[in-house]
Amino acid sequence: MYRRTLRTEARKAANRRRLLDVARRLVADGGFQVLQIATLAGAAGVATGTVYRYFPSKAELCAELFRRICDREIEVAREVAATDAPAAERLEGAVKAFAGRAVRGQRTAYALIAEPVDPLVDAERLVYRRALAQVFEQIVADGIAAGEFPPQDAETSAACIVGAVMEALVNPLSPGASALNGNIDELLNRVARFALRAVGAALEAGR
Amino acid sequence: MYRRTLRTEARKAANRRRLLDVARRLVADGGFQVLQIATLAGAAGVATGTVYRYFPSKAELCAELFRRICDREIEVAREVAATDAPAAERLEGAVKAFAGRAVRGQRTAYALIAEPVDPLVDAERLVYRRALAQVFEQIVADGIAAGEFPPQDAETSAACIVGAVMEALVNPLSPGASALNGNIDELLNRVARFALRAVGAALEAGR
DNA sequence: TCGGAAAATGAATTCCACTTCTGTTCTTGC
DNA sequence: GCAAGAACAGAAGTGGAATTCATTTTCCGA
Repeated sequence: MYRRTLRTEARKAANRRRLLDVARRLVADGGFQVLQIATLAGAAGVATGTVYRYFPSKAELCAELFRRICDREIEVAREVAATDAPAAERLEGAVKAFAGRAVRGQRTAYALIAEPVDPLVDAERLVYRRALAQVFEQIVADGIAAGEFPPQDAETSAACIVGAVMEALVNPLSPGASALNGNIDELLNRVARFALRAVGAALEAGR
Repeated sequence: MYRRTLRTEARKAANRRRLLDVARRLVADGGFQVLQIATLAGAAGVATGTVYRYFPSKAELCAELFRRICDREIEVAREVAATDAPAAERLEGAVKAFAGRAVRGQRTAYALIAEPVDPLVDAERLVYRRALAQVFEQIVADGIAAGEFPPQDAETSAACIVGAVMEALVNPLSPGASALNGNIDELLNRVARFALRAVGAALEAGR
Protein backbone atom coordinates (compact mmCIF):
# COMPACT_ATOMS: atom_id res chain seq x y z
CA MET A 1 0.00 0.00 0.00
CA TYR A 2 1.37 3.22 -1.12
CA ARG A 3 -0.21 6.55 -0.35
CA ARG A 4 0.96 10.10 -0.77
CA THR A 5 2.38 11.44 2.40
CA LEU A 6 3.57 14.80 3.62
CA ARG A 7 7.14 13.93 3.00
CA THR A 8 6.65 12.89 -0.60
CA GLU A 9 4.41 15.83 -1.27
CA ALA A 10 7.06 18.13 0.10
CA ARG A 11 9.73 16.50 -1.98
CA LYS A 12 7.56 16.81 -5.01
CA ALA A 13 6.97 20.48 -4.39
CA ALA A 14 10.68 20.96 -3.88
CA ASN A 15 11.46 19.23 -7.17
CA ARG A 16 9.03 21.43 -8.93
CA ARG A 17 10.56 24.53 -7.46
CA ARG A 18 13.98 23.30 -8.34
CA LEU A 19 13.00 22.73 -11.94
CA LEU A 20 11.71 26.28 -12.12
CA ASP A 21 14.84 27.61 -10.49
CA VAL A 22 17.10 25.79 -12.88
CA ALA A 23 14.94 26.98 -15.74
CA ARG A 24 15.24 30.53 -14.50
CA ARG A 25 18.99 30.25 -14.46
CA LEU A 26 19.02 28.89 -17.98
CA VAL A 27 16.82 31.71 -19.21
CA ALA A 28 18.95 34.19 -17.34
CA ASP A 29 21.89 33.49 -19.51
CA GLY A 30 20.54 32.10 -22.70
CA GLY A 31 16.96 33.24 -22.93
CA PHE A 32 13.98 31.03 -23.57
CA GLN A 33 15.77 29.95 -26.68
CA VAL A 34 18.00 27.58 -24.73
CA LEU A 35 15.25 26.32 -22.47
CA GLN A 36 14.73 22.88 -23.93
CA ILE A 37 13.21 20.06 -22.02
CA ALA A 38 16.26 17.88 -22.43
CA THR A 39 18.61 20.65 -21.42
CA LEU A 40 16.53 21.57 -18.43
CA ALA A 41 16.25 17.98 -17.34
CA GLY A 42 19.98 17.53 -17.67
CA ALA A 43 20.76 20.66 -15.72
CA ALA A 44 18.34 19.64 -13.01
CA GLY A 45 19.64 16.12 -12.87
CA VAL A 46 16.45 14.34 -13.88
CA ALA A 47 15.34 12.49 -16.96
CA THR A 48 13.45 14.30 -19.66
CA GLY A 49 10.30 12.33 -19.06
CA THR A 50 10.30 13.41 -15.44
CA VAL A 51 9.73 17.01 -16.35
CA TYR A 52 6.33 15.96 -17.59
CA ARG A 53 5.34 14.72 -14.17
CA TYR A 54 5.57 18.32 -13.01
CA PHE A 55 4.36 20.30 -15.97
CA PRO A 56 1.79 19.37 -18.56
CA SER A 57 3.77 20.90 -21.40
CA LYS A 58 6.72 23.02 -22.18
CA ALA A 59 4.53 25.99 -22.97
CA GLU A 60 2.93 25.86 -19.54
CA LEU A 61 6.28 25.54 -17.89
CA CYS A 62 7.50 28.61 -19.74
CA ALA A 63 4.37 30.54 -18.94
CA GLU A 64 4.66 29.75 -15.26
CA LEU A 65 8.32 30.67 -15.23
CA PHE A 66 7.56 33.89 -17.01
CA ARG A 67 4.86 34.76 -14.52
CA ARG A 68 7.16 34.00 -11.65
CA ILE A 69 9.84 36.34 -12.92
CA CYS A 70 7.38 39.08 -13.74
CA ASP A 71 5.69 38.90 -10.39
CA ARG A 72 8.91 39.83 -8.73
CA GLU A 73 9.42 42.80 -11.04
CA ILE A 74 5.91 44.04 -10.52
CA GLU A 75 6.26 43.66 -6.79
CA VAL A 76 9.38 45.81 -6.79
CA ALA A 77 7.71 48.44 -8.91
CA ARG A 78 4.70 48.52 -6.60
CA GLU A 79 6.84 48.95 -3.56
CA VAL A 80 8.70 51.84 -5.05
CA ALA A 81 5.45 53.41 -6.13
CA ALA A 82 3.75 53.00 -2.80
CA THR A 83 5.40 55.81 -0.88
CA ASP A 84 3.51 59.00 -0.17
CA ALA A 85 6.09 61.20 -1.81
CA PRO A 86 5.02 63.58 -4.59
CA ALA A 87 3.90 61.82 -7.74
CA ALA A 88 6.87 63.08 -9.70
CA GLU A 89 9.29 61.49 -7.31
CA ARG A 90 7.39 58.26 -7.26
CA LEU A 91 7.32 58.19 -11.05
CA GLU A 92 11.01 58.81 -11.25
CA GLY A 93 11.68 56.12 -8.69
CA ALA A 94 9.49 53.56 -10.37
CA VAL A 95 10.98 54.18 -13.80
CA LYS A 96 14.50 54.00 -12.51
CA ALA A 97 13.81 50.92 -10.45
CA PHE A 98 12.27 49.09 -13.35
CA ALA A 99 14.82 50.16 -15.91
CA GLY A 100 17.72 49.67 -13.55
CA ARG A 101 16.73 46.14 -12.70
CA ALA A 102 16.24 45.38 -16.36
CA VAL A 103 19.64 46.70 -17.34
CA ARG A 104 21.28 44.72 -14.60
CA GLY A 105 19.29 41.62 -15.42
CA GLN A 106 20.43 41.80 -19.04
CA ARG A 107 19.44 38.59 -20.73
CA THR A 108 16.48 38.10 -18.43
CA ALA A 109 15.10 41.49 -19.28
CA TYR A 110 15.47 40.79 -22.96
CA ALA A 111 13.60 37.53 -22.45
CA LEU A 112 10.81 39.33 -20.65
CA ILE A 113 10.54 42.23 -23.02
CA ALA A 114 11.49 41.24 -26.49
CA GLU A 115 12.62 37.68 -27.07
CA PRO A 116 10.53 35.69 -29.51
CA VAL A 117 8.51 33.22 -27.50
CA ASP A 118 5.59 30.95 -28.04
CA PRO A 119 2.11 32.40 -28.05
CA LEU A 120 1.16 31.20 -24.59
CA VAL A 121 4.10 33.04 -23.10
CA ASP A 122 3.41 36.02 -25.27
CA ALA A 123 0.00 36.26 -23.70
CA GLU A 124 1.66 36.49 -20.31
CA ARG A 125 3.78 39.27 -21.64
CA LEU A 126 0.70 41.35 -22.28
CA VAL A 127 -0.43 40.71 -18.75
CA TYR A 128 2.95 41.79 -17.47
CA ARG A 129 2.90 45.01 -19.41
CA ARG A 130 -0.57 45.82 -18.23
CA ALA A 131 0.37 45.20 -14.63
CA LEU A 132 3.35 47.44 -15.01
CA ALA A 133 1.26 50.06 -16.71
CA GLN A 134 -1.17 49.99 -13.82
CA VAL A 135 1.55 50.93 -11.42
CA PHE A 136 2.38 53.94 -13.52
CA GLU A 137 -1.24 54.74 -14.11
CA GLN A 138 -1.88 55.06 -10.43
CA ILE A 139 1.00 57.43 -10.02
CA VAL A 140 -0.11 59.55 -12.93
CA ALA A 141 -3.68 59.64 -11.69
CA ASP A 142 -2.51 60.71 -8.26
CA GLY A 143 -0.34 63.38 -9.80
CA ILE A 144 -3.24 64.76 -11.78
CA ALA A 145 -5.48 64.76 -8.73
CA ALA A 146 -2.82 66.59 -6.74
CA GLY A 147 -2.39 69.18 -9.45
CA GLU A 148 1.18 68.12 -10.01
CA PHE A 149 0.50 67.00 -13.56
CA PRO A 150 -1.81 68.55 -16.13
CA PRO A 151 -5.01 66.71 -17.05
CA GLN A 152 -4.38 63.79 -19.39
CA ASP A 153 -5.53 60.28 -20.03
CA ALA A 154 -3.66 58.41 -17.32
CA GLU A 155 -4.11 55.06 -19.01
CA THR A 156 -2.56 56.19 -22.25
CA SER A 157 0.25 57.97 -20.49
CA ALA A 158 0.99 54.89 -18.45
CA ALA A 159 1.09 52.61 -21.47
CA CYS A 160 3.31 55.07 -23.29
CA ILE A 161 5.70 55.26 -20.38
CA VAL A 162 6.02 51.51 -20.27
CA GLY A 163 6.72 51.43 -23.98
CA ALA A 164 9.16 54.29 -23.80
CA VAL A 165 11.18 52.73 -21.03
CA MET A 166 11.28 49.34 -22.69
CA GLU A 167 12.28 50.76 -26.02
CA ALA A 168 15.01 52.84 -24.49
CA LEU A 169 16.35 49.59 -23.07
CA VAL A 170 16.02 47.44 -26.15
CA ASN A 171 19.15 48.64 -27.85
CA PRO A 172 21.36 48.30 -24.80
CA LEU A 173 19.78 44.95 -24.00
CA SER A 174 19.56 43.30 -27.36
CA PRO A 175 21.92 40.39 -27.82
CA GLY A 176 25.17 41.67 -29.13
CA ALA A 177 24.80 44.27 -26.42
CA SER A 178 27.48 46.91 -26.56
CA ALA A 179 27.76 46.52 -22.82
CA LEU A 180 26.66 50.05 -21.93
CA ASN A 181 29.97 51.72 -21.48
CA GLY A 182 29.26 52.04 -17.80
CA ASN A 183 26.74 54.79 -18.26
CA ILE A 184 23.84 53.07 -16.66
CA ASP A 185 22.99 55.98 -14.42
CA GLU A 186 23.03 58.42 -17.25
CA LEU A 187 20.71 56.20 -19.27
CA LEU A 188 18.32 55.91 -16.35
CA ASN A 189 18.37 59.65 -15.87
CA ARG A 190 17.53 60.34 -19.46
CA VAL A 191 14.66 57.93 -19.48
CA ALA A 192 13.32 59.21 -16.20
CA ARG A 193 13.47 62.79 -17.40
CA PHE A 194 11.65 61.81 -20.55
CA ALA A 195 8.89 60.24 -18.50
CA LEU A 196 8.60 63.23 -16.20
CA ARG A 197 8.35 65.67 -19.08
CA ALA A 198 5.87 63.37 -20.76
CA VAL A 199 3.40 63.54 -17.93
CA GLY A 200 3.94 67.27 -17.70
CA ALA A 201 5.72 67.34 -14.37
CA ALA A 202 7.30 70.67 -13.56
CA LEU A 203 11.00 70.05 -13.83
CA GLU A 204 13.53 71.77 -11.69
CA ALA A 205 16.04 73.75 -13.69
CA GLY A 206 18.97 71.76 -14.95
CA ARG A 207 17.16 68.51 -15.32
CA MET B 1 21.20 25.69 -76.26
CA TYR B 2 19.43 27.61 -73.70
CA ARG B 3 20.38 31.04 -72.57
CA ARG B 4 18.66 33.46 -70.24
CA THR B 5 16.84 36.10 -72.12
CA LEU B 6 15.12 39.33 -71.29
CA ARG B 7 11.78 37.72 -71.37
CA THR B 8 12.64 34.96 -68.93
CA GLU B 9 14.49 37.32 -66.65
CA ALA B 10 11.46 39.55 -66.56
CA ARG B 11 9.20 36.66 -65.85
CA LYS B 12 11.45 35.50 -63.09
CA ALA B 13 11.49 38.91 -61.50
CA ALA B 14 7.73 39.07 -61.80
CA ASN B 15 7.35 35.69 -60.15
CA ARG B 16 9.54 36.80 -57.32
CA ARG B 17 7.53 39.92 -56.84
CA ARG B 18 4.33 37.96 -56.98
CA LEU B 19 5.52 35.58 -54.30
CA LEU B 20 6.33 38.51 -52.06
CA ASP B 21 3.00 40.10 -52.79
CA VAL B 22 1.07 36.97 -52.01
CA ALA B 23 3.14 36.58 -48.87
CA ARG B 24 2.31 40.11 -47.87
CA ARG B 25 -1.35 39.43 -48.27
CA LEU B 26 -1.10 36.31 -46.16
CA VAL B 27 0.75 38.16 -43.44
CA ALA B 28 -1.72 40.99 -43.64
CA ASP B 29 -4.50 38.81 -42.42
CA GLY B 30 -2.88 36.02 -40.52
CA GLY B 31 0.51 37.27 -39.51
CA PHE B 32 3.79 35.50 -40.10
CA GLN B 33 2.26 32.64 -38.24
CA VAL B 34 0.32 31.53 -41.30
CA LEU B 35 3.12 32.13 -43.72
CA GLN B 36 4.14 28.57 -44.51
CA ILE B 37 5.96 27.63 -47.64
CA ALA B 38 3.25 25.23 -48.72
CA THR B 39 0.52 27.77 -48.05
CA LEU B 40 2.37 30.49 -49.86
CA ALA B 41 3.09 28.25 -52.81
CA GLY B 42 -0.53 27.20 -52.97
CA ALA B 43 -1.79 30.75 -52.82
CA ALA B 44 0.66 31.82 -55.48
CA GLY B 45 -0.18 28.88 -57.69
CA VAL B 46 3.24 27.27 -57.75
CA ALA B 47 4.73 24.15 -56.23
CA THR B 48 6.43 24.29 -52.89
CA GLY B 49 9.80 23.48 -54.35
CA THR B 50 9.53 26.43 -56.67
CA VAL B 51 9.66 28.87 -53.82
CA TYR B 52 13.21 27.74 -53.24
CA ARG B 53 14.22 28.82 -56.69
CA TYR B 54 13.49 32.36 -55.60
CA PHE B 55 14.52 32.41 -51.98
CA PRO B 56 17.27 30.47 -50.26
CA SER B 57 15.20 29.85 -47.17
CA LYS B 58 12.01 30.75 -45.47
CA ALA B 59 13.81 32.97 -43.00
CA GLU B 60 15.31 35.04 -45.79
CA LEU B 61 11.99 35.30 -47.51
CA CYS B 62 10.42 36.55 -44.30
CA ALA B 63 13.23 38.98 -43.71
CA GLU B 64 12.93 40.43 -47.17
CA LEU B 65 9.19 40.71 -46.88
CA PHE B 66 9.56 42.40 -43.55
CA ARG B 67 12.03 44.88 -44.96
CA ARG B 68 9.76 45.59 -47.86
CA ILE B 69 6.84 46.43 -45.63
CA CYS B 70 8.94 48.51 -43.28
CA ASP B 71 10.52 50.48 -46.05
CA ARG B 72 7.14 51.76 -47.03
CA GLU B 73 6.35 52.80 -43.47
CA ILE B 74 9.64 54.54 -43.05
CA GLU B 75 9.18 56.31 -46.33
CA VAL B 76 5.82 57.65 -45.27
CA ALA B 77 7.21 58.79 -41.95
CA ARG B 78 10.08 60.56 -43.66
CA GLU B 79 7.78 62.35 -46.03
CA VAL B 80 5.62 63.61 -43.24
CA ALA B 81 8.67 64.70 -41.31
CA ALA B 82 10.28 66.48 -44.20
CA THR B 83 8.20 69.64 -44.24
CA ASP B 84 9.61 72.88 -42.93
CA ALA B 85 6.85 73.40 -40.44
CA PRO B 86 7.72 73.89 -36.76
CA ALA B 87 9.17 70.80 -35.14
CA ALA B 88 6.15 70.34 -32.92
CA GLU B 89 3.86 70.08 -35.90
CA ARG B 90 6.17 67.72 -37.70
CA LEU B 91 6.40 65.54 -34.65
CA GLU B 92 2.66 65.45 -34.28
CA GLY B 93 2.27 64.64 -37.94
CA ALA B 94 4.82 61.88 -37.92
CA VAL B 95 3.40 60.26 -34.80
CA LYS B 96 -0.12 60.37 -36.12
CA ALA B 97 0.89 59.14 -39.54
CA PHE B 98 2.77 56.20 -38.15
CA ALA B 99 0.20 55.29 -35.53
CA GLY B 100 -2.70 55.87 -37.87
CA ARG B 101 -1.30 53.62 -40.55
CA ALA B 102 -0.58 50.98 -37.96
CA VAL B 103 -4.08 51.06 -36.55
CA ARG B 104 -5.56 50.81 -40.00
CA GLY B 105 -3.16 48.09 -41.02
CA GLN B 106 -4.23 46.00 -38.04
CA ARG B 107 -2.71 42.56 -38.39
CA THR B 108 0.18 43.86 -40.41
CA ALA B 109 1.15 46.31 -37.70
CA TYR B 110 1.00 43.59 -35.11
CA ALA B 111 3.25 41.48 -37.29
CA LEU B 112 5.73 44.33 -37.62
CA ILE B 113 5.70 45.37 -34.02
CA ALA B 114 5.03 42.48 -31.76
CA GLU B 115 4.39 39.10 -33.36
CA PRO B 116 6.80 36.37 -32.38
CA VAL B 117 9.06 35.75 -35.35
CA ASP B 118 12.27 33.99 -36.06
CA PRO B 119 15.53 35.61 -35.07
CA LEU B 120 16.50 36.72 -38.54
CA VAL B 121 13.30 38.69 -38.86
CA ASP B 122 13.67 39.96 -35.35
CA ALA B 123 16.97 41.49 -36.34
CA GLU B 124 15.17 43.38 -39.08
CA ARG B 125 12.75 44.62 -36.52
CA LEU B 126 15.55 46.33 -34.67
CA VAL B 127 16.65 47.96 -37.89
CA TYR B 128 13.11 49.14 -38.48
CA ARG B 129 12.83 50.68 -35.08
CA ARG B 130 16.12 52.44 -35.43
CA ALA B 131 15.14 53.84 -38.78
CA LEU B 132 11.90 55.08 -37.34
CA ALA B 133 13.69 56.51 -34.36
CA GLN B 134 16.00 58.39 -36.66
CA VAL B 135 13.08 60.17 -38.22
CA PHE B 136 11.95 61.31 -34.82
CA GLU B 137 15.46 62.10 -33.72
CA GLN B 138 15.91 64.54 -36.55
CA ILE B 139 12.73 66.32 -35.64
CA VAL B 140 13.67 66.53 -32.00
CA ALA B 141 17.15 67.78 -32.80
CA ASP B 142 15.70 70.44 -35.07
CA GLY B 143 13.28 71.44 -32.37
CA ILE B 144 16.04 71.82 -29.84
CA ALA B 145 18.13 73.83 -32.26
CA ALA B 146 15.21 76.12 -32.95
CA GLY B 147 14.55 76.62 -29.28
CA GLU B 148 11.14 74.98 -29.56
CA PHE B 149 12.11 72.13 -27.27
CA PRO B 150 14.31 72.23 -24.20
CA PRO B 151 17.75 70.63 -24.33
CA GLN B 152 17.60 66.85 -24.13
CA ASP B 153 19.22 63.78 -25.55
CA ALA B 154 17.50 63.56 -28.89
CA GLU B 155 18.44 59.94 -29.41
CA THR B 156 16.90 58.81 -26.16
CA SER B 157 13.82 60.89 -26.71
CA ALA B 158 13.40 59.46 -30.17
CA ALA B 159 13.71 55.88 -28.99
CA CYS B 160 11.25 56.56 -26.20
CA ILE B 161 8.75 58.06 -28.58
CA VAL B 162 8.93 55.02 -30.81
CA GLY B 163 8.38 52.77 -27.84
CA ALA B 164 5.58 54.87 -26.47
CA VAL B 165 3.67 54.92 -29.71
CA MET B 166 4.07 51.21 -30.28
CA GLU B 167 3.04 50.33 -26.77
CA ALA B 168 0.01 52.52 -26.97
CA LEU B 169 -0.95 50.54 -30.03
CA VAL B 170 -0.23 47.08 -28.74
CA ASN B 171 -3.39 46.71 -26.75
CA PRO B 172 -5.68 47.88 -29.51
CA LEU B 173 -3.76 45.81 -32.04
CA SER B 174 -3.17 42.58 -30.24
CA PRO B 175 -5.16 39.67 -31.63
CA GLY B 176 -8.50 39.53 -29.93
CA ALA B 177 -8.56 43.23 -30.67
CA SER B 178 -11.54 44.95 -29.18
CA ALA B 179 -11.85 46.75 -32.50
CA LEU B 180 -11.25 50.24 -31.14
CA ASN B 181 -14.78 51.42 -30.67
CA GLY B 182 -14.29 53.86 -33.49
CA ASN B 183 -12.10 56.16 -31.45
CA ILE B 184 -9.08 56.05 -33.63
CA ASP B 185 -8.73 59.81 -33.77
CA GLU B 186 -8.95 60.16 -30.05
CA LEU B 187 -6.28 57.51 -29.57
CA LEU B 188 -4.01 59.25 -32.04
CA ASN B 189 -4.54 62.56 -30.30
CA ARG B 190 -3.66 61.17 -26.93
CA VAL B 191 -0.51 59.58 -28.15
CA ALA B 192 0.53 62.67 -30.07
CA ARG B 193 -0.04 64.87 -27.05
CA PHE B 194 2.01 62.52 -24.95
CA ALA B 195 4.88 62.76 -27.41
CA LEU B 196 4.68 66.52 -27.58
CA ARG B 197 4.71 66.89 -23.82
CA ALA B 198 7.54 64.41 -23.63
CA VAL B 199 9.85 66.47 -25.78
CA GLY B 200 8.83 69.56 -23.88
CA ALA B 201 6.90 71.28 -26.64
CA ALA B 202 4.88 74.23 -25.48
CA LEU B 203 1.30 73.11 -25.77
CA GLU B 204 -1.50 75.41 -26.68
CA ALA B 205 -4.19 75.53 -24.05
CA GLY B 206 -6.81 72.85 -24.37
CA ARG B 207 -4.56 70.20 -25.80
C1' DT C 1 11.93 20.18 -85.18
C1' DC C 2 15.47 18.99 -82.05
C1' DG C 3 19.16 18.92 -78.48
C1' DG C 4 20.38 20.82 -74.45
C1' DA C 5 19.68 23.69 -70.39
C1' DA C 6 16.97 25.89 -67.01
C1' DA C 7 12.69 25.86 -64.31
C1' DA C 8 8.93 23.71 -62.10
C1' DT C 9 6.86 19.93 -59.75
C1' DG C 10 5.35 17.68 -55.54
C1' DA C 11 6.29 13.59 -53.16
C1' DA C 12 9.79 12.04 -50.19
C1' DT C 13 13.17 13.22 -46.85
C1' DT C 14 15.11 15.51 -43.02
C1' DC C 15 15.28 17.59 -38.99
C1' DC C 16 14.53 18.42 -34.32
C1' DA C 17 12.46 19.08 -30.24
C1' DC C 18 8.29 17.87 -27.73
C1' DT C 19 5.92 14.14 -25.86
C1' DT C 20 4.86 9.41 -24.73
C1' DC C 21 5.78 4.83 -23.23
C1' DT C 22 7.88 0.66 -21.21
C1' DG C 23 10.48 -1.15 -17.95
C1' DT C 24 12.85 -0.11 -13.39
C1' DT C 25 13.40 1.80 -8.95
C1' DC C 26 11.41 3.98 -4.75
C1' DT C 27 8.09 4.60 -1.22
C1' DT C 28 4.42 3.40 1.84
C1' DG C 29 1.60 0.77 5.05
C1' DC C 30 1.29 -3.57 7.05
C1' DG D 1 10.31 -7.85 4.22
C1' DC D 2 6.75 -7.44 0.98
C1' DA D 3 3.02 -6.17 -2.03
C1' DA D 4 0.98 -2.26 -4.42
C1' DG D 5 1.18 1.85 -6.29
C1' DA D 6 3.78 6.13 -7.51
C1' DA D 7 7.81 8.26 -9.51
C1' DC D 8 11.61 7.95 -12.62
C1' DA D 9 14.73 6.94 -16.51
C1' DG D 10 15.79 7.39 -21.05
C1' DA D 11 14.91 5.46 -25.42
C1' DA D 12 11.46 5.46 -28.89
C1' DG D 13 7.62 7.76 -31.04
C1' DT D 14 5.39 11.71 -33.15
C1' DG D 15 4.35 15.57 -35.78
C1' DG D 16 4.76 19.23 -38.54
C1' DA D 17 7.00 22.18 -41.26
C1' DA D 18 11.27 23.24 -43.95
C1' DT D 19 14.06 21.52 -47.45
C1' DT D 20 15.65 18.36 -51.12
C1' DC D 21 15.65 15.79 -55.35
C1' DA D 22 14.50 12.76 -59.20
C1' DT D 23 11.36 13.59 -62.80
C1' DT D 24 8.74 16.26 -65.99
C1' DT D 25 7.87 20.42 -68.43
C1' DT D 26 9.14 24.62 -70.59
C1' DC D 27 12.16 27.37 -73.13
C1' DC D 28 16.05 28.78 -76.16
C1' DG D 29 19.01 28.74 -80.30
C1' DA D 30 20.11 26.40 -84.50
